[in-house]
Amino acid sequence: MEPADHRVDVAVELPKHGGLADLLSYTHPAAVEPGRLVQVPLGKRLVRAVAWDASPPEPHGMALRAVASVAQSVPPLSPAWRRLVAFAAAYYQRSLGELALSALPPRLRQLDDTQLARLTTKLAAARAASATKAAASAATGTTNTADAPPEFQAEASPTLTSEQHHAVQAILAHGGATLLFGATGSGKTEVYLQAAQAVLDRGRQVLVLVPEINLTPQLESRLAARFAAHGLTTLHSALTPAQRLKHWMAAHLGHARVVLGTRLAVFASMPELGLIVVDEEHDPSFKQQEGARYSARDLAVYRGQSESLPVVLGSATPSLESWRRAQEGRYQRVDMPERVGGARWPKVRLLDMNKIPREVQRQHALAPPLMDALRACRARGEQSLVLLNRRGYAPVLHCKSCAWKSDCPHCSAWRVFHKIDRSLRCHHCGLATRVPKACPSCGDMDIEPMGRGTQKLEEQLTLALPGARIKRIDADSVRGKGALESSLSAVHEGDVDVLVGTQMVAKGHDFRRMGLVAVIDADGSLFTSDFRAPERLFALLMQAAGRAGRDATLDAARDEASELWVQTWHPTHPVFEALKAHDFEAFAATQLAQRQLAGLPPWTSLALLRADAKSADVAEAFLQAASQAALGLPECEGVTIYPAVPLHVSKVADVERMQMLVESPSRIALQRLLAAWHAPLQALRGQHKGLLRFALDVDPLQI
DNA sequence: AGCACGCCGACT
DNA sequence: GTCGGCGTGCTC
Repeated sequence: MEPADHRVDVAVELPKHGGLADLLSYTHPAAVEPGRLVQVPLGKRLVRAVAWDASPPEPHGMALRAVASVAQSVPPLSPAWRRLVAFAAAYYQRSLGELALSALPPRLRQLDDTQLARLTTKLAAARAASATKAAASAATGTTNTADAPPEFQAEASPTLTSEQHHAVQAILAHGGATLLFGATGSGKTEVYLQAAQAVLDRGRQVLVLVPEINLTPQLESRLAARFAAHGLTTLHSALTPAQRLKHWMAAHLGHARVVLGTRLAVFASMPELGLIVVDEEHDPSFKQQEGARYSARDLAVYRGQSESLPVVLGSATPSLESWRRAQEGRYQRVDMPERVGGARWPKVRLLDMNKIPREVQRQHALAPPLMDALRACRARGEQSLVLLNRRGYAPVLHCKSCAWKSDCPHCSAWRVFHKIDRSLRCHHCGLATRVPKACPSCGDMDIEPMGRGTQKLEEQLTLALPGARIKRIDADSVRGKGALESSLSAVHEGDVDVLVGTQMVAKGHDFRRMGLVAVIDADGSLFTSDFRAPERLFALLMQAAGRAGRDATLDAARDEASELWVQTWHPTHPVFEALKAHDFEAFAATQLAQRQLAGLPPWTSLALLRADAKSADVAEAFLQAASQAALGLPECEGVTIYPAVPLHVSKVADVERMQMLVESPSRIALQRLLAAWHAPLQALRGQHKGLLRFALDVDPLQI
């Protein structure tokens, strides 16, 4: 390094590795501000990197290479952004560079500095043009006329109820995280909007996180209507690479004042951020399931703390983690029990399937009393919704004369029968073949479907309700572009009598006028090893109930409540008691008590070490060795490591999968072990032939 | 993660 | 004789 040169530490996209520090050092003739985007040579490649805060020099004998270029046209990423990324990298046990680079739009990594400069110039020009237009339109008083650009026809804010007003005040006054506990239809969205408005008025930006953007078109259109004049942009994985870069840059340059996005948007660079909203905070979609397995909800709370700004976590069925934190006083809790417009809670009907004869069950997806209710609903001219969380026609085929079942040769799972194209499809590895004419094992012609999916349900309902207009919405029926939208609008237009669907219809879509909602096969998961199953079922049922909530202003003439039917084999389970009383608090109390007894979150912290290998033996041996390595560390104090177990679907595409649970009552103790464990784990990698990969999942959702 | 180098099997 | 399989090692 020439004496005149400056040392620059940068984060590059490399996996966390024993022999490599988090930051690599380069030289540059001038000082480079931390947060600047740079390009550096790495081996034979030229890679995108982010200049970082200098770390103490580490002697490694080698001459440092020079930074290739500094993107002067893009403002540096802020210290707050770098804190967020550094925290996430440390907490989820990934390299700083991997997190930093994956938090940026992919296209940004590919463009060189000239291309970036061209883009920022273009964006600045577009911005200036629209500002001029706005000024001109304001001067001539053309705002709100037909020829004014749509972004200047902002919707007016409605008057808040006193409950909503209190919520907005509490959120803004508190400064920390607020758990906004409000039933479906209680007007949480309006609270978000008015809190956002207040923050925008102070010249700050607002970040709104939602579970899945395509499931919440209503929130997007309300935000667009209200805040178009402020510059609203979206950030999610369905954007094209060019859109994603443009939207990201709009937030980074401060042009967009409101960003609506999915979990990846928690890393959006927003230099003047003043508020974060996490809608449906309990939703599992906020947890990334591959790579850096971060929880966008938890990172949003960290970000709020780190930048001293209010964070709103909204839900009608909060996660028990958030509920507990509110109990501890770490979050402020604001309740909104009232349903705006006097909408009433549906009547809940539990159908005990143990009392339905086997033969009747086999022939009819819906038990006779539910079928009668469905017919009555239709006779009243009302729509109904039947939820079954299993797509395809039947989950498995079987041969009546031998024991053959339609298993997948590459996975430990059945192949699902899809009647439409008479295929057998593995939902795990994608293998699809024609249904065999005869049993592949014994040659018998008598193979038949067992169980039922949405396709069969649709077929049975079509037979049982002649003349009814039945529509199915699931991942198979909405595969094409725009298919979901057109199906949904058919429902909204009243062109559908009975809607059949999987969970994807229960989430997000606001069908306010369903006379009847039925949940079939809801409790399949209740007695599995998944300790969060009751919590998820409760959320699903509450959401389903919300779909049946009728708008009193629209149905003032009708006095009867709508109905929520649940077919269950476990009618005495507390989840149903709580549902009938629509009492989340009681449900949360019983669940929290059970979790405490069982030593589960939120009373303990968990991490999962997963191993993929060519054989189960190799995966198990690796995990066993990893366990031994951990037990030898002083940091293992206060941490329990459980034996390795196969995943629920243990083999997928010929890869055997095992996992090992690591638990501690102290999050800090668990973090300390995970940090110390990293090097020994890397060292073990090479000693297990046939091991394909391993990964740590911190705060896993499914165990 | 890339991208090298390196050392053993079937092919234009 | 080479093309190419993926094991091992390195990247400031």
